[in-house]
Amino acid sequence: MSLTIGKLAAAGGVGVETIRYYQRRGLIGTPARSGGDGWRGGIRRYDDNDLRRLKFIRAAQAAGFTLEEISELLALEESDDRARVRTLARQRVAALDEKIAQMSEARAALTRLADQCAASDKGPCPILAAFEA
Amino acid sequence: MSLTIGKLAAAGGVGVETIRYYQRRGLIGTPARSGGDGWRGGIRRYDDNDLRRLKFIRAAQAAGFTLEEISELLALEESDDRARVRTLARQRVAALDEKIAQMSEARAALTRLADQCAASDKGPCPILAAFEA
DNA sequence: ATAGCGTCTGTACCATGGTACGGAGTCAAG
DNA sequence: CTTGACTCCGTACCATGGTACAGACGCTAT
Repeated sequence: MSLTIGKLAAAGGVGVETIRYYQRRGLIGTPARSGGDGWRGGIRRYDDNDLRRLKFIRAAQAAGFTLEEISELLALEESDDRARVRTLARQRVAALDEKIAQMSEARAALTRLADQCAASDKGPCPILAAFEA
Repeated sequence: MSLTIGKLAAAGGVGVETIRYYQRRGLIGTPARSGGDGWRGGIRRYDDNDLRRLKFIRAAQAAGFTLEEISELLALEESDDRARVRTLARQRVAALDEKIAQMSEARAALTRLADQCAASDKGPCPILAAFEA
């Protein structure tokens, strides 16, 4: 099975330019150009493994990994270093926890202020007032 | 009370370049340069109100607002449109809810996978395997 | 009055994750 | 064998929130 970059992109649900970007980042390889004869032209052909990597990237992104981390995960795929993978996963969980906590705090404060603000139109807006402190 | 940009930045806990950036974004005004005589040189002087705005920006940022939104909030401060402020706050709460939900989902999935991965070294790493699906 | 720190302005650069475009080449169908 | 869609490559640009730097000038203390 062989795909052009356009088919690969469509199959992975991304744009062509995104594939090229991942190639620049080293997440996906750049197959040799070949159009049949020995000249230097031709179109690059992608295979199932490229599609697999592409889907891997999207799945890992959905789990909150950065492209930098995904790059390492893809390398680890080849090397069976499960401990390292677990470490990356735990680190990501810790980072997520921190961001979730921050956002929850902000959410609670904002909700409270919006309720207060809605409760009465007397005096200054409590939301704006809160940012003055 | 009058502050140089450096003092203002220090008082607000940000860098001088950040102040200039906020000025470019229109979040903080740019006072006239004046050094005493009528010539066209001199140093810009900031006051309490600039410091107040700066602190407002940092507080609103902590509540998850973007600089774009903060720009609007600062304008609303002058206009007493509490309904609009509440709308912005509720929108931000909704956006936070969505991000928190996404991240919690990712967190749960990753935690489960990491636990599974730690439980047994047999077979392929469940974390990596999850991204293959 | 001169050293030296701070400020002013414009511009470029950083990370992150892409998106867009021009000009040339390639490939398949009619 | 030409047209039209697609690809290749380099480079520039987008948003977001800053950060850095050069060269000129301002201000203050000695």
